[in-house]
Amino acid sequence: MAKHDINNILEKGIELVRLNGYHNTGIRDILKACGMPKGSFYHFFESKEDFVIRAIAHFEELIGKDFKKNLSDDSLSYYDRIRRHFEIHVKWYTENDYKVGCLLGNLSTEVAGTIDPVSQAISGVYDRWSRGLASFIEKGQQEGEIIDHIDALQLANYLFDSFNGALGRMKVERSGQPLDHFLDINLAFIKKEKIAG
Amino acid sequence: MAKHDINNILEKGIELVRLNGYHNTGIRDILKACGMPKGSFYHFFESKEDFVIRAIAHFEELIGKDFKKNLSDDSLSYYDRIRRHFEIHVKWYTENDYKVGCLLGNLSTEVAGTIDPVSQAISGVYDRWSRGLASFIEKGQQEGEIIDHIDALQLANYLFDSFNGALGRMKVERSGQPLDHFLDINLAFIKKEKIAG
DNA sequence: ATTATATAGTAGACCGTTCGTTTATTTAAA
DNA sequence: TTTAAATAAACGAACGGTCTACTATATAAT
Repeated sequence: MAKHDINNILEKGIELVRLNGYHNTGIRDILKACGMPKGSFYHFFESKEDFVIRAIAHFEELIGKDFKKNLSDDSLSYYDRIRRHFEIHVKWYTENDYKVGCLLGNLSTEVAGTIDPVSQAISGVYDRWSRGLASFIEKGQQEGEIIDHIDALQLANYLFDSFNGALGRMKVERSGQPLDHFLDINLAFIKKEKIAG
Repeated sequence: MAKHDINNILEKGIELVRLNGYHNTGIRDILKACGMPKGSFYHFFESKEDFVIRAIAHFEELIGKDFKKNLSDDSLSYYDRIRRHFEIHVKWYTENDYKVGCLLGNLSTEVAGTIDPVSQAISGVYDRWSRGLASFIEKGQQEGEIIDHIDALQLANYLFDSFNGALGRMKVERSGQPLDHFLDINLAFIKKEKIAG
């Protein structure tokens, strides 16, 4: 009798939802990916919706670890830390052939308009991530390398929402170009220009 | 025996997909919205996929009309025309309680990674729209009101992708704030600052 | 130490409903 | 009458969820 690790279930489920979306990922797909019987799924989760809300929390944890790591490298300026963070994500999407989206971005578009608890879970994650990023933006503003006529939290939201928009386009074009443009346009816009002489 | 207008079917289908997404919109939902029997659906469309590709083309036509109208008002500067265009869209989403997304944005995120013909149809529309918008951006660059260190077509893509990102967030937060931020941050970034004497 | 009970997890059949599609039939137009 | 358009009904597969039976392990009682 096989036993299953809940984290493995969540992670396999996240992969599937990132690739196929929520409604196009059936419970059976997740079961197959985990080699698990259906009864076990309902032992761990109340419903498909409960599953995805738990998956969102797990995703927040996974990405949250990277987030802290990427942004805490003291050898880089604050702007360069932020850029590094997004570059690492761009690399990941490139390695996945531009077919896989961000869990939260997928769910935002697909179900946030219709399933309120999912909408609320995503909102909470975005709020915490934005605040986290904003604290680094604020330091960049204090050091004079990031524009400061716009509030740091707003700039953090600007970056997250814009990146999600770029991810959607990446999937359409099956190309990393929208992500590169994010780095070179969207991100570059928040960099303060050094006025020469 | 009722007869059905294909444009009505497409428009009702578009509404449903914008609200519920592709996989969560069944053929029956569309039939019900049109008061049409199932056999008739397959008389008009080869498959669900064929339907949505036709819906994309129809959507392009609908929005394309507004697009030309919004951007051709000679009494406004080019930048203000572009802003007017997006303001009109922001108003529409507001009137729909922030629950409805953009057809192309929804499909980009939900199926563009998995259904190639849909991905290609969307890509074509975005390409044409971006070129259309870029021609106005270019004029704004020539008049000196829009920044010109970035190619007009890239700026057009920047605006479209960013707006889609903002729409996704709007659905999560059930708020027009992300859209307002798009106008006041994303769009404002392309405006050339008048350097005071 | 042994036995009994509780708990956690597994397994898979079943349920009612829905899915997109196809086939057969009916209706309308030429 | 024939052809084209539209409809109705059936098809096979799949959906999320429920339920019953079973297994393995941990805990409690003797």
